[in-house]
Amino acid sequence: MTAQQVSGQHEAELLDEMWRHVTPDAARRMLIAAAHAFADKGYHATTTRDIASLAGMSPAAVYIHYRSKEDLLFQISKIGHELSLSVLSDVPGKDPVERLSNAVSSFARWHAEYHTTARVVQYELGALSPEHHATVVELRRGIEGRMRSIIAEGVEAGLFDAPDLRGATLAVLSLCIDVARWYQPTGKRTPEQIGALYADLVRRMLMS
Amino acid sequence: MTAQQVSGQHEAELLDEMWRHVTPDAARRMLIAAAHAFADKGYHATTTRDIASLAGMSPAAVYIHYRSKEDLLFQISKIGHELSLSVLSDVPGKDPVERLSNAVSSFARWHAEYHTTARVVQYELGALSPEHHATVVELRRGIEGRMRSIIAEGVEAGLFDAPDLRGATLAVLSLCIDVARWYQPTGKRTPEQIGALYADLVRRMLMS
DNA sequence: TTAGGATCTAAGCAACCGCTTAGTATGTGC
DNA sequence: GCACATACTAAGCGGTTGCTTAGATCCTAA
Repeated sequence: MTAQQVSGQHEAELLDEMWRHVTPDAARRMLIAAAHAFADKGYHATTTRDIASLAGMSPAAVYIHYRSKEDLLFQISKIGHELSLSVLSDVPGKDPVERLSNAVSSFARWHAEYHTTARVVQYELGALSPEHHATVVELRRGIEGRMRSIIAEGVEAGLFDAPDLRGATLAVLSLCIDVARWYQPTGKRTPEQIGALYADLVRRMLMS
Repeated sequence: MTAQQVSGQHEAELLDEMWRHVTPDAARRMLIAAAHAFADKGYHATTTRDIASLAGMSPAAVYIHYRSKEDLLFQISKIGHELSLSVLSDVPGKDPVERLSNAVSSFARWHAEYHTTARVVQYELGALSPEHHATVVELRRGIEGRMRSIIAEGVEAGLFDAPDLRGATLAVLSLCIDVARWYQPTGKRTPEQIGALYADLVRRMLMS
């Protein structure tokens, strides 16, 4: 077994872990298949036949567990947003500097490790129905709010220098999110290393 | 005329300016229509009928000037990459610090001002044919190389502290490119302000 | 044993896709 | 006036799309 195969297996395990509470089994397999296909080719370029075929089932089987192709996208987007939001909850750290480092490190690492889901989450928002889009936008507001409050703590403590708080928050989130675009499992940087590198860059970017 | 209409007209003028050397007139109108549609809905969700309709012509007229829908995407992607590459050419500045600030400021501002084209350039790479994709990847290598050499100059001069040169380059480019994803013309930050904010953040991120 | 729900497939429908064909208008050189 | 290239449109072709229908199979409980 090559290193790349090990890496591939590791990712498959991560995905299984990620969607573990989706039941029944066939529904979970279809979500995983859809997430891979959407990330690989984009939502609109993926057919329901692609998804069914990846999940090892007939095209009609999709509609036993999901209302529509868009419903599949919404489930992936919703769960994905909730997971990436949970990464920014109760971030440990004895002071704002440590808390920001941990937040950035975890958030950037998440976008590398779960880059497949993260790509769907970040780049297929526009394909959601207006109602589903609104649900997801609300989750995104939560993500921005949590990162902003971590930075704000540091500013109030006089540790960070960020005259434009919202601008700085935007830049930090943007930096982490964009990891999903360029990250490749075959690249030389591991998700942990990316998290460490980014935590350091952001610390220097904001510390006074 | 409202502020938003002025802004809209300003953007339309920028686009006309951007594609000014595309002839004949109908071919240029179609490129502009395609760029807007691709940025708005994505390449695969855009039909050739959408493009023709936006350009005020019949569906068949697309094929007078372009081989295929993918050819339209390639022209947009190629010209877009060349323009964003030219932004990083001959960056002025009396020292590496000033040069980096100018490079980041210009590059980030470009991704805000031309966010329509930039989105196509950044998010529809995968829809290109293998040959066209290779052409564009070559241009992207040039972009990365120019930013890296600017940072490297500062490191060699002892002004920047970047133990991981390629990692730092990746982060800086990533930060600027992601502006195209979140930028909204109706937002409160102008492209110039974003450029200034980002130049400052990156300077602090890299200076020793 | 068997009724009944849940889960799946084979087949196919209406709509839409990228692109082509055949033919029409327009302008230009001679 | 006429031949001819360019630029366009109306119509439509073969193939694909998301999704539905009708029916087969399986599991479970009485």
